[in-house]
Amino acid sequence: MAYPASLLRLDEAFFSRDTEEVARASVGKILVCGASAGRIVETEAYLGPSDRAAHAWHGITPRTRVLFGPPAHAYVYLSYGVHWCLNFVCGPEGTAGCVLIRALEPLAGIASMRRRRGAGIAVEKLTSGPGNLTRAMGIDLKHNGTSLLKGPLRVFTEPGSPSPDIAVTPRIGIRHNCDWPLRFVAAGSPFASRKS
DNA sequence: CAATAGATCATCT
DNA sequence: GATGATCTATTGC
Repeated sequence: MAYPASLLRLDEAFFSRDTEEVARASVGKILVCGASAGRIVETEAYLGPSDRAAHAWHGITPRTRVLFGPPAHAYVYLSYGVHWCLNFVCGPEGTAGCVLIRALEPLAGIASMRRRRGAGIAVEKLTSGPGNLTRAMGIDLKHNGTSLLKGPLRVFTEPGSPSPDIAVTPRIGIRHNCDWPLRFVAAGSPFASRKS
């Protein structure tokens, strides 16, 4: 198993930067949930109330409260009544920036991922797409609002690993501001939800 | 192979 | 009661 030996947990400073910067820097980082882990290969930035495509556009509601809260927390919501989607809350407390995790490269716990997604699913498809990766990792509403520093979900970096080439494209699957280039993909990764 | 309809529910109006 | 930051199956070239 190509599970990197020495990992460094990201701290709050990583997440309290500009949303766009966090989205870009998150590509290549490693998400761990229980026994499963994967390298992040695709993210999208959602900026806050000024971003019509963001949930925060509606202002503070019981659901989006965590978006406006302190950084380094997980925001999990149900999409289309079917799929859970995972976000990192970032920017200083009071801002509503967040980073949607869209695709992972499975590193560990692949057997459990298959158990949750179904046997016979190709590795490249196990965690390709925001709904797919949460199902594979077993992420749902109970992770909403948990800390990325001390909760069940953690994010690590691999010291010494080169930063990947990153392609920037418009965001996917939204109806407003579809042309804003806020999607970050590890260039050429077969694990991304679409070709770059 | 490309296009599209349907699933399904937490949250908001 | 309407609405999606989606995915999959199915239909039609």
